[in-house]
Amino acid sequence: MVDFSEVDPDRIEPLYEQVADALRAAIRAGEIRPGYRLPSESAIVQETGVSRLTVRRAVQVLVSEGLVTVVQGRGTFVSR
Amino acid sequence: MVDFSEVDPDRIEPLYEQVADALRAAIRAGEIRPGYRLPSESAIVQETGVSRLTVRRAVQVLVSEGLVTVVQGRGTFVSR
DNA sequence: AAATATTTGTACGTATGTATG
DNA sequence: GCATACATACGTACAAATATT
Repeated sequence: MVDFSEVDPDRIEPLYEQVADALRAAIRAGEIRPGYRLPSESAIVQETGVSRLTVRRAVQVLVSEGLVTVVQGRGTFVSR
Repeated sequence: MVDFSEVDPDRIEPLYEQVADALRAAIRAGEIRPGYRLPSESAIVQETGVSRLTVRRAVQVLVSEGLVTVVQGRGTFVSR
């Protein structure tokens, strides 16, 4: 679903921004539609190799943009 | 300046909120005026006994409220 | 000008708690 | 009860920007 292939610690952009970019791109491309769940934090950790802290910071960016909503115990969802 | 005496891990409120509350109270009381610096992160760590991560989360809360502005290498300042 | 200190920024790991399925 | 998923919180290390000596 989400293409994390460009996430690379050797790039100058902070990792949390790179992860946020990948998630944002997937949402904008309609790969994850409004109301649907993003991959879980631990899934993103596994797919990207970054830490959970970094994933959470990336998600926070999307929350502040109003793109997603986080629900404890359930997941992170694309805003309608 | 800032009264952190009520910051206590045994209270139910998350520590980062407790720290944010103390900073917000000091600002609202005029103990730190607009344009002036808050205590540094490490100073708050020493005064409260919480981790720097927790201090930074507290500051983020105030940033999101528009109460303070953070400048790398300089400090955190009360918004004018 | 240069080195050092201070302060915030990024990022890792680990542990435990809370809410939901 | 158990598994999954997010929440809080500790520690550590190094980088980047700024201020000081």
